[in-house]
Amino acid sequence: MNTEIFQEYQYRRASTDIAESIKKAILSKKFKAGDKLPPERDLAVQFQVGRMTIREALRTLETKGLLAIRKGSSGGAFIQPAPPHQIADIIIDNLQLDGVTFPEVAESRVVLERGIVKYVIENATSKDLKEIEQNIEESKNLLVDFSPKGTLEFSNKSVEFHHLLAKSAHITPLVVFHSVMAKWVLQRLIKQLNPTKKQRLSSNQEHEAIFKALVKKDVELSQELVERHIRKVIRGIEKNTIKS
Amino acid sequence: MNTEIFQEYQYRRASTDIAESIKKAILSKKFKAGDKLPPERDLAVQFQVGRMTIREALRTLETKGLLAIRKGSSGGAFIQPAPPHQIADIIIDNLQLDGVTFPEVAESRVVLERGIVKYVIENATSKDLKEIEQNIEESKNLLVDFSPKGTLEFSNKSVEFHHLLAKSAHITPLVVFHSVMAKWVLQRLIKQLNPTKKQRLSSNQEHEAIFKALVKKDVELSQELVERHIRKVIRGIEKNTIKS
DNA sequence: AATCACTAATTGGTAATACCAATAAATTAT
DNA sequence: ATAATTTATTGGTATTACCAATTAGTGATT
Repeated sequence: MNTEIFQEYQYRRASTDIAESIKKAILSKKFKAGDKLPPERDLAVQFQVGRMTIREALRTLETKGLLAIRKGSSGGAFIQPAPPHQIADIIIDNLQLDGVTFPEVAESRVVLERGIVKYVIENATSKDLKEIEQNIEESKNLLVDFSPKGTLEFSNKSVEFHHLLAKSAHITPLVVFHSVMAKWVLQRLIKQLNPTKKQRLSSNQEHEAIFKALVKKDVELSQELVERHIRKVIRGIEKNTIKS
Repeated sequence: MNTEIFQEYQYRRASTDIAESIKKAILSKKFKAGDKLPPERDLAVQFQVGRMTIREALRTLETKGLLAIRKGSSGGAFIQPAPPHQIADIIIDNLQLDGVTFPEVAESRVVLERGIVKYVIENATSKDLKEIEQNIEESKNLLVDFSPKGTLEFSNKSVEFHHLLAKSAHITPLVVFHSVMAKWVLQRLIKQLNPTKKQRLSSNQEHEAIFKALVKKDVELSQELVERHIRKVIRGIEKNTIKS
């Protein structure tokens, strides 16, 4: 007898089914962002299960970044995309479990940013470009501020430059992936980068050169400059990190 | 009085703290893959909390892809990286919430695969190349099998070709990101692709051309061929999908 | 009338207990 | 030996009760 016509039995948790059911409703836009699900106690009645089962379902959806759960009066489970860093962290943890190495991340970043600049040239709005230009200017004003605060701000501006670049490509997946790689690197810095005046200056000049190439819509040059810049930064970082 | 010296109070769930504590232990290799955590009841005693709190902690770690939880005798919570598709699904759902569009995914894929072939040329082992070559051969044998089974197998082989390519780059993040984009596309096919003999033939020839360029270590050509191939496939798919 | 302090109501968070259900190991019957 | 049965382990679910954070309402005070 051919038993293959029967689907193999597969044990499933009730909470998993319920989570999937709610997830489906969310992704099919039956709720809009900001909407609130009924209270746990009500959902338990609706789904005819215990409150604990509902809680586990909601908890997984929260972890997956589809819900935000808040306590208190007018709290509840809100349809609300998770902050990007939450998803980034999940990816990073898994990459870590997979034993990813620094060079792999570095090369991935080169690939992504080379791609990104191409689309920046295609898709960036004048507002995007203005923001990038402003970032460069603000960095310039911090060039000689060697106070702890100034050092930190300069670093932040440098990181922000690349984020602005990614955002201006208007290709969502590339933004997400890029932010993951950037965050991976940041999380592994052991001592604060403390670039010399000379290093700050050249970093700033490189950003400016990239910007100019973008404005000129020179794809090849932009990509080349970005790659060189990233490799340079990465070499600097490697000296300040532990091996992963 | 300067109150900024006080950290702002931040309400945290007990389950969140416990999850973080366990996560830390996992990522710092205090457990090795395959190890099993103590039973929930024991953990509840260890952490001095109720069993439900432990369960929520474990559930989030499972969702994040760090644990696999199995029922029954000799079940439990095992340290075990989640199957890649689980993480991919989380990313995909979030991209979906962000309202990502097909063209964005398509372009991202181009960026990734252009990068991938470059590293395939650098890093692929002879075993990798053999697998790719074999995939092409197997596809060739299916060229004229128009049975439902043959059609399905041919599609699978085509998908596998790109996975093999990604794997052969030996850059983990690129593999992960690529698989996400590939899966996004697959999930949105409404009717099975049913390529004609001519389409199958040209697809197979393109794969072969890419392979030859890889073997010749011609980066530029490989990238060009891959991009053309992907764009062609994507055009074909676009006719078979609903707008997202 | 405006403000502050207090109270109450809403909703998630945690605890404790009991029992169900899947799985594998141990035991027994054949 | 082998097969069937039982038992032990461990997660899954239900119920109930209460704690805790947060907001809304309420009333007193100025």
